[in-house]
Amino acid sequence: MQRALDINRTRFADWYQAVVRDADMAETSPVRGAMVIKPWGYGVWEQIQQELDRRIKATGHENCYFPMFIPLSFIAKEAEHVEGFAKEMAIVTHHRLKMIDGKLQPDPDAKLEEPLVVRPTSETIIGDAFARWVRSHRDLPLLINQWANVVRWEMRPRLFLRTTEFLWQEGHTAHASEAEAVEETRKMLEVYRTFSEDTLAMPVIAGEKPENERFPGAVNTYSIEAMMQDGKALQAGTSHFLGTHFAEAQGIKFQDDAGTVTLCNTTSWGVSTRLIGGVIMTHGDDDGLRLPPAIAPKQIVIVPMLRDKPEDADVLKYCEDLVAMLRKLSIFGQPVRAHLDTKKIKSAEKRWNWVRRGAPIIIEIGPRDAAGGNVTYMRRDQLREGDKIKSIALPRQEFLEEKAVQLLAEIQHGLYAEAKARLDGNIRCGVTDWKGVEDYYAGSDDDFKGWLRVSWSKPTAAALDAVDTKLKGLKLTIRNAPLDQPASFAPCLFTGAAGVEEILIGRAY
RNA sequence: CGGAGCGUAGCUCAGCCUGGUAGAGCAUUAGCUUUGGGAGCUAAGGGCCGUUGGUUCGAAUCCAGCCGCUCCGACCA
Repeated sequence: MQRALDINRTRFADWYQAVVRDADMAETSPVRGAMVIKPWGYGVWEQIQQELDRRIKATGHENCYFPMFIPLSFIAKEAEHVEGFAKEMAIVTHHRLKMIDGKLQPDPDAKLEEPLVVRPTSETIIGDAFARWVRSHRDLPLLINQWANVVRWEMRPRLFLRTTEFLWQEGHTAHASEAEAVEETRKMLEVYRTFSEDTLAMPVIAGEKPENERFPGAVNTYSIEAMMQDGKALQAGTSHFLGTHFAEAQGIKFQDDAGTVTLCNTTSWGVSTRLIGGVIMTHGDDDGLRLPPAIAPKQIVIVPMLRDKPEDADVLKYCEDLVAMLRKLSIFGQPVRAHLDTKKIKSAEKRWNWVRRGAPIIIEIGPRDAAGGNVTYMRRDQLREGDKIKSIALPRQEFLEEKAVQLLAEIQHGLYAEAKARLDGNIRCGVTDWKGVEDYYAGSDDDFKGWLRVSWSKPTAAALDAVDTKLKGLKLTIRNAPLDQPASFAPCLFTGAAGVEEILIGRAY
């Protein structure tokens, strides 16, 4: 059967790259590890931003913007934070170039007294502002978010999943009490979970990260974990309870109503363009990307079947009317994003381009549709019937009044249901010994392997390192301890001691 | 930074082992035909074979350095 992509999901890593390329999402750039996000990929990001920004503001946060350069001394203030990020920082040391020996290079006379780090995250520079902004308990809670780019010098970049520079949103908050900061951390995790499921149609498991996977400087780190179509886990978002670590390092203090000076408890939380990689690997198929309507930059695309004949004019007119009528409809509280593709390329090619890009509904209008008042459409989530493309013709009025909006909602829910079934069906419980783990992950790395949900005694320090090393032997990591825990536990799979918690383990991106 | 593979037309690749004037398919351009869905035929354009050096009468082909990409490690909320 002829597919829109030349690689299928059995070669998952190659397939992923093919989708990113053929769906016009992004490409590599002259700068190693940094990507060019193309209009269709950026359009998806804009939809993600728009909806998530709404949810962040609805929970009381306000947007700010902080500098992308951070004085080196700021980073040095929190010991664990430095250690965690030291190996992946870009540093600005000069502010001028000079032609020396015919080569343009940093001017030795223009060396910065204090080097500037290109932000890998903004706790330190935002904390510096917080220290100035917070005086009284009346200034709290301080609830700030920023949309920004950050740089982490990664050794092995992959488009959207791990790039040297990426776009994200980072929330930073300061609170009067520990309880309130913990509540904030959990609240934002829940915002991420519901956003991921409702908007990205990407089911996730929310939970707490083990000690060794914590954000550098955090007391607790929570994550949402999504399962990709190869069974691997993708950490799709994180929320950190920072306790008083950063407050102490940076002097974020307030006077309470009794006049006592107290350290704030702070939090931070973020999701990035990695979410787009998650969407691709959750919903893509062998014909390319399938976008959930909620984030599709164009939800309904009309391809006029033109053939350089007089009736083309009628077809175009019919399409223009149709696109205008579609735009009057609304879905998810917004006008339907309908697009008429009038680009001067072959109609058949246009159709396949939209299939690869994952437009949820593709409408093809030929002279007979125009004359008969029909709409012929195909839905991207159910593109084929057997090997053949499935297209359905309906009277225009019926399509507009009953079908279009209903279809978009159906596609959104259908993609979620499909991914949810995959997640739920591939988390195995009941494995109680290491042999069981080895058996589950035996065989080729290319075989689909899901996750295990096992009981453990939550060891710390050296005992935790031992567990980590053991898991590493099978390329496994602890993803998180899901928030919903049972009342009683099997003995610890690793130590045999009494179990205190259930955790998810699996292979990860 | 270690291991492996790769770099030839816009794209995907063949040719390299065994050195002798640069190939295919797709895409592009033009003409004709076709037209309910990824069309056919004919013709044309397009390449200092990643880069620098070496061996040779002669290098895409053999050798070495460098650069870049992919995969596996190490690293990575």
